Amino acid sequence: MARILITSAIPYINGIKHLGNLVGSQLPADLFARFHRARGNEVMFLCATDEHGTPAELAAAKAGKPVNEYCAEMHAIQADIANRFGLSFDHFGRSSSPENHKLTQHFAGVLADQGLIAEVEEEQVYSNADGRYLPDRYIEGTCPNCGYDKARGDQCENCTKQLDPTDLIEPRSAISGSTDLEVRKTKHLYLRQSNMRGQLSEWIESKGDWPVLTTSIAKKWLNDGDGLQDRGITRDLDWGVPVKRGAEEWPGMEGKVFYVWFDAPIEYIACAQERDPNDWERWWRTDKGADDVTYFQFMGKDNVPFHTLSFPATILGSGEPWKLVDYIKSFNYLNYDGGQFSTSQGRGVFMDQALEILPADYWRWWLLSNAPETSDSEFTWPRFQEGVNKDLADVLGNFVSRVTKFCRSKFSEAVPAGGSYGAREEQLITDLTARVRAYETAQEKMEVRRAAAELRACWVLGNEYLQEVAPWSTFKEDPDQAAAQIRLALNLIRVYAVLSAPFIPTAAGHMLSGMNTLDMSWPDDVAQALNALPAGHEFTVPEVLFAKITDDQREEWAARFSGTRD
RNA sequence: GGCGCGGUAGCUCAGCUGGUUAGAGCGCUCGACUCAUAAUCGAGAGGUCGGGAGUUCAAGUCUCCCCCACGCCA
Repeated sequence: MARILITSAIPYINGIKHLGNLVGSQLPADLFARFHRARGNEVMFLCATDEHGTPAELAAAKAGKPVNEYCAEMHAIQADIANRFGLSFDHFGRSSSPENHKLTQHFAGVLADQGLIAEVEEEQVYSNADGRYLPDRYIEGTCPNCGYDKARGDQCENCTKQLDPTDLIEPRSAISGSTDLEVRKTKHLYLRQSNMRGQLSEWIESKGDWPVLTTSIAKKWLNDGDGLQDRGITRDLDWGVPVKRGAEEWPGMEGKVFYVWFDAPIEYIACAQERDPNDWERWWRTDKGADDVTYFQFMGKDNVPFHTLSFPATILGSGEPWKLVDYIKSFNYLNYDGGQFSTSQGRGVFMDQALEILPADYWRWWLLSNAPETSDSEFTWPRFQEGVNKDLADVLGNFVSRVTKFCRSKFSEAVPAGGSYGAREEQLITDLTARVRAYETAQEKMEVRRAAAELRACWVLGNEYLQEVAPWSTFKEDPDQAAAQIRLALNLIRVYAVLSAPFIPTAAGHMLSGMNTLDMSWPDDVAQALNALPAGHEFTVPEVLFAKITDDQREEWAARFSGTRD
């Protein structure tokens, strides 16, 4: 039994995620986790909310709540939606947890001991009215280049010129509008990633089986310009992990917190501690049982640099025996109807809205079978309708209907006895075995679209078989023959439920309960699996598994989600 | 501007280290069936693999140049 550690990029706290976020990390990670559990492997699937930083503070202020309260509420909301989407996390943690505070401080301490932390004095803009330092992008003013009056401190959106906050004419706080700003000197910690460039480069180069997307992004950051740059890991904020050197105070760093990108990935480890303080080391410490763990990370391409460089720099730089990632599966972006999904602009379909209009399985199937693996892909309502109706309603759902209803009308709601399997049935077993093996391979390699295609091909085999042997015809001359054919077809339903569960867990559950069985054993031996339900085994005709999306619905939803949220 | 990923049938995409008549799903046309959510099954039409040059006995698959789309960064 293999031991599989899986983490999905942790979603930011300030709002409900859209379908693009979902398909880029959590959903394929869940598919992988469910598949491995179904195969009998031991899985630890972790995710959490990423809670620190300025956007969280501002969102809380906007909601009129203390930031810790706001985060607690949003965490509960995200956890609920994830649950309703069938995301089977073993634990859904919080980067603001005490465990993560302690562990983040620990890592900073050991990195400092290893000489990998530098203290750097720099200038930051302070807003007296807001009583806080302002990140560059929260400073607005007039662009010295083009005169645009809403240029941000990092870049002018009008002329795209890169700026320093001090370049702006009449700078003001984007939060309060106050012009009472001053430049203050402040000291920050930097992670000396540049010192680890050789080690990281060697490590990346050794990963020939990673997606091109993953390695190409990593190599670009390693080799571009002057090579890998050191990065600041602290900020002048209130909301975050207080800067400490292990358990000790860090002289000169009072009142500062670690920057989110530093503490967020550490939450992967802390998350396991939150789940069970006595049962996490065998997943994360190679000196305490994690040496036989294979660790997979799932994320969108925007997160690749942190997972290929920054977090590994933290792990490797610590000099301690932490489990390092073995495989990084990254995804491109899912676009929405000609443009990008956008959280800030409220553009697209968000997870809560999706569940308001259709059950999770519809979304899971379409998103996964169209996952943006090799390039960006696009969600459009006609494509969604077409894919879901054809695959789920016509090919799979209708198969279950036609088989169970035929059996009920010609025999009874029990697996019929009589007849025997012949050459055509042997052929089906051979064909299905080949497809199941191909499906397993695709799942193991995290080829998501390929896995969906192979699964669908398994469903099609059932329809082909039925069409060819035509039990509705054989029943007239040889009811025993028809009984054998339907017995096989009923068993196919159970096998389909087992195979399909990683993609569509709810519908798979309905199929199993309809077939009145708890037998979820994987069809390692297809011939044997097709005898799981013996003659006489009672079942009930399930409700229609997937109602089709009508043209009216499609148009209504397309109109409803054409603008922006709120 | 630099870099990255793409540009393959009407649509969405597969095509690993170059090798017989370039594949799938959907859509379309025709046919079969009538158990089923007007579902299913079969057959067929449809592509000078973005453009050009080159390497090779042989290129969608390698090299160079160009064009287009998208993204990232400065």
